Amino acid sequence: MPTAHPPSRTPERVKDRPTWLISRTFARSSGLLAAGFEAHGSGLRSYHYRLLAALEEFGPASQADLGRGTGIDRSDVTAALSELESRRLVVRSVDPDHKRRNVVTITPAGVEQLLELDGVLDGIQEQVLEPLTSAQRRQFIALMVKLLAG
Amino acid sequence: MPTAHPPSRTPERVKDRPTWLISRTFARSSGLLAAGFEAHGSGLRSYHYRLLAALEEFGPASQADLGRGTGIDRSDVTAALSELESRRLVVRSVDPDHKRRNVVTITPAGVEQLLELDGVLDGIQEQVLEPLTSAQRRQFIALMVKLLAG
DNA sequence: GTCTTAGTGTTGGTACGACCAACATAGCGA
DNA sequence: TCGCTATGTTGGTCGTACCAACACTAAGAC
Repeated sequence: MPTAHPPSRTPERVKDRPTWLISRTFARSSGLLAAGFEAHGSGLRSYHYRLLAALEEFGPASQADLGRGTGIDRSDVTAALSELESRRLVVRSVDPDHKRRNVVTITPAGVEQLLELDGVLDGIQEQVLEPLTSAQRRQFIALMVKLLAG
Repeated sequence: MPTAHPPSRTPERVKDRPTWLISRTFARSSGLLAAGFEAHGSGLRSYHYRLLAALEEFGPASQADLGRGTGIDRSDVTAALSELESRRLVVRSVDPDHKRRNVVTITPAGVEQLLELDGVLDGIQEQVLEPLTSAQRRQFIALMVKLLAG
């Protein structure tokens, strides 16, 4: 998790390379994210948020589907769901017509937690984009969307 | 190192959040970076490149200064330098008027390796920005610079 | 000239995200 | 029925970013 500790004198050949700027931007973003989760995240991390969000939006799903949907590896889904389950934010039950499969459902407490995290996340967006004007923010977002669509 | 495996159906509340776009952009960038280093990087990683670049540009330095300059932790500097030294890309020698301090110097072979990596890196920049027009690339870079300056 | 404090390199940890391999077992198509 | 694929789980690995503690040196306070 790249956070604080920025380099003090970045070499020329590194300084303006997009890959470098992207990784610094990510460092900034994920530092703020980590700080926010630390302070108001109830000990949850990004995997948990992504899983809760997917469950809330797409409804109950098998772990394999969750993994594919969120881009999280099956094994990591298992681990993260166990944590969510022990916090009663999520329920696992065996799919009746597919005994090998678990159906994962978000609980009311899970939805509540998700909404709380939403608020935290929104505050962080503000912090991350703080140096940009709102026109620049829109531009920046649009450029990333285009970059990722290609 | 986030690489491939993109999510197939990203939840709404996640999809357009800048922190998410930034992390996806970083995933894309660092995936391409990892692939490039894998293919043509002689087994070196980004820490090695950053250290070689700092040494070439700022001249011989102590490990502590290298750490501060590059933003790499002292302990990681030690490890990365040991690898660079075993490849004879770098030389460590005790500072005569400061026996606790090592003076690290890049070797000619190190400079050569650095130039080679420069080429690899340049190719990767192209790949990363490929979906954008050149005007958009300039804009994107400028926005990140502004974001990081703030 | 001691005594304390700050700085240096090193070892050995931790966290987190992102992977991979192997396994038992369930379901399905040929 | 036989094999193949899919599922959940366990137990790893790797890279980046950190932290704590240690031995030791240098420099400043007194």
